[in-house]
Amino acid sequence: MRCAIVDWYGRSARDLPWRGAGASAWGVLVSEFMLQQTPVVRVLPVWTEWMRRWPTPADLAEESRAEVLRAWGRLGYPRRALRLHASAAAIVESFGGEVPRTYEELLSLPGVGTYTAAAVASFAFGEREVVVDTNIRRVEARLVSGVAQPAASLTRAETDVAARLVPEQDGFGADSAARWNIAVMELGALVCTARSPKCVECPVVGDCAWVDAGRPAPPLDRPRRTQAWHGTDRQVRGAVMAVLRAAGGAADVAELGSAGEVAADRGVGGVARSRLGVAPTVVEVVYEPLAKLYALGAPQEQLERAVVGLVADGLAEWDGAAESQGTAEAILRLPR
DNA sequence: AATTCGTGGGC
DNA sequence: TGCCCAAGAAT
Repeated sequence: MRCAIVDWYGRSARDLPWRGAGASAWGVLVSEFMLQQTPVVRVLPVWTEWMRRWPTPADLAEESRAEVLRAWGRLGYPRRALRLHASAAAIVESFGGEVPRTYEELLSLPGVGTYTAAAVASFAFGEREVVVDTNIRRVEARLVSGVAQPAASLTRAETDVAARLVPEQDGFGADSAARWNIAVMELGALVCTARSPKCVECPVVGDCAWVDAGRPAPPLDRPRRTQAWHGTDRQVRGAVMAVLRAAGGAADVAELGSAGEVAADRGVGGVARSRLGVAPTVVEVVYEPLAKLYALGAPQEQLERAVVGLVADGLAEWDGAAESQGTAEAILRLPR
């Protein structure tokens, strides 16, 4: 059964630039950051340009956060870009500029959790690690457990199943564990998909507990996993970040002005002003176009919350250079 | 354990 | 159109 999946991978795997002998461990790590909750097709062009600009961790570590966030573009979850940047700095600081090899060392990096640590150890270094991502969870839920979907959150039982399936090193050829991990993941991505699985193309359809059971449907009453989007703070954060990315390099008043113009053209941007009091910072955001666009009940408060959140997360910062007499107009920009 | 955090394509 | 989903991590 495992051989059938590995053989299928040999025939059917996508040719992705972060796979294979040509890819560096850094390239693998970058790809894993970008692929967190983001589809491959959207990652490809950004990864390529990223590796051209910053071919080593040291190259990225020397870059400004603002430029890193711009290069991240519209991949989503921009905090991942900051964490990748911080990981690059940690790799330089603690590991001599080389991506560490072990699961524990990788796990110590910011933005690297259990999945990414195992994935990089496995895919970049060939270590025998138990990789469990959303694809692998779904494949094994069907193949082994006979249910349409895995549990809402990763369970011990799932990890045990995955661990049992990972072959010993050289169990069926060199790098057996890594090949198994990537093969199951690819099977989930291309064949054993969340919606409309292509069982007719599946190399192990004859061994599948879910197929044997007649492909039972998932429970109907499963809770919503996706947050509403329209009109949320999150949507506003995204709109503000888009404005800030569109701004030029280091922010000064002139550049913010250009950002405001760009935003006005699109109908979604604007100039944010803050009133910096003694403490805590009270941010008054003035932005009528955004309010009208989203037709929000309390748009100004919402924009204020979004901006404060972005600053708290290090995705934006205030330039208080114009501050005087306890009150100032400040410029919001990407962080240095 | 449940939430929060972007974005865009497919159905 | 609205909803679901995509190589998760941090809290």
